Amino acid sequence: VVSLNKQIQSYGRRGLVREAKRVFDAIGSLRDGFSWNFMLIAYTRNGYLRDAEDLFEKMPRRNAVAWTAMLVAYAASGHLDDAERIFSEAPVKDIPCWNAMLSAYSRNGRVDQSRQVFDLMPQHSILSWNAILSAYARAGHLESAKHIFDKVPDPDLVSCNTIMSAYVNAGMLRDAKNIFDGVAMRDMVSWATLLSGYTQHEHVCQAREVFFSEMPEWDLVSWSLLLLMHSGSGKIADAKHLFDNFPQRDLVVWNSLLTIYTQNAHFELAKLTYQRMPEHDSVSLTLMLTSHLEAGNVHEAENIFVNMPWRDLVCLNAMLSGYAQAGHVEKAKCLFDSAFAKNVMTWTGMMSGYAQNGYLTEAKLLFDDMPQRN
RNA sequence: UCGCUUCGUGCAAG
Repeated sequence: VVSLNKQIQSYGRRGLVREAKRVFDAIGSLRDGFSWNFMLIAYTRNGYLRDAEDLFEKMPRRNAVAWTAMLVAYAASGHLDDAERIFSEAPVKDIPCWNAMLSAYSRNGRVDQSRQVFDLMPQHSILSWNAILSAYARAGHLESAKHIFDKVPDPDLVSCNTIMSAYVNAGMLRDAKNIFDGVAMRDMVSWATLLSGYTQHEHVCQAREVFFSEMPEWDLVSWSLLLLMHSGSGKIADAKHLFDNFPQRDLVVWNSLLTIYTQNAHFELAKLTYQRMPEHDSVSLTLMLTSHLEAGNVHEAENIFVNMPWRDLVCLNAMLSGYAQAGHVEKAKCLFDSAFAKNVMTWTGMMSGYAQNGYLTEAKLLFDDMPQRN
């Protein structure tokens, strides 16, 4: 059973969910707690939220690992309410579980609540420190991030990479570079963080210098960063040339090309890319939906949206704004009312939809109803 | 034998 469990784990990690399930079923009644957990994680890691929920319900026993895996799955898909519910229902909350709740808030834009969790938890591991550091980095609170970084008991490479990304997000590339230079054992994340500073802020020469002359090796992350650098300047042909010469392309690389076409309003190229790519995920669907909206094809966008196999909050927000901008305020409102979740983007999209179409009273009423206003 | 932290892709306004 132990070796079959390891097979489930291995299939899950490689994205082969059906194969994992086949092994899980084959074990039958000999299944132990590990079998259930590995199957659950195979689902959660690959975005099979519904299957994960079903399995979680059927589990004969649930330990802290299962509760935490479920919590992370909800948080990653924007279901913050469900993540909170799982956390409060979990009978045993160990440090990883607290860490997961902390990150759940930060991933969903709630830094203050991340901090509350950090202050409430019984102990801190290095992962807790890195998680709160990352929460501030993501939120753009550079001073708080620096303050935390100075208090981390034993900063590791992840801590250094995270404070670096805090500087990058704040546009302070000299400081990011200083941290980078002070790190002895850099990994590919350190290199990617530095490179992303230059590409995001369109320091083209420095980006090329790092990429072509300094990096020890290239991976999918560095390729896609370089590719996206061409989006802001609209150098479509250069981007396509790079893309054609990549040794490997994963879904993110394909989506990055689609992003460039979408952001530069090349509808036909976007459509062609979309048709040619080997698979689609929520990001691809949202990009194609956005391309259709830009081209004025509201019905095509709608078609993608209603046929989506999963719920996705970002995609819902894109559709909502699309309706609003096309003047379909009533459809936007309908989508808003029936939304499976709402975040700041959902509320903002609906409000600006009202405002742009002259419904100022409704916009104000909605503003007053908005929770977590800041 | 399992879960939690850092890097690349999508949504409003700017």
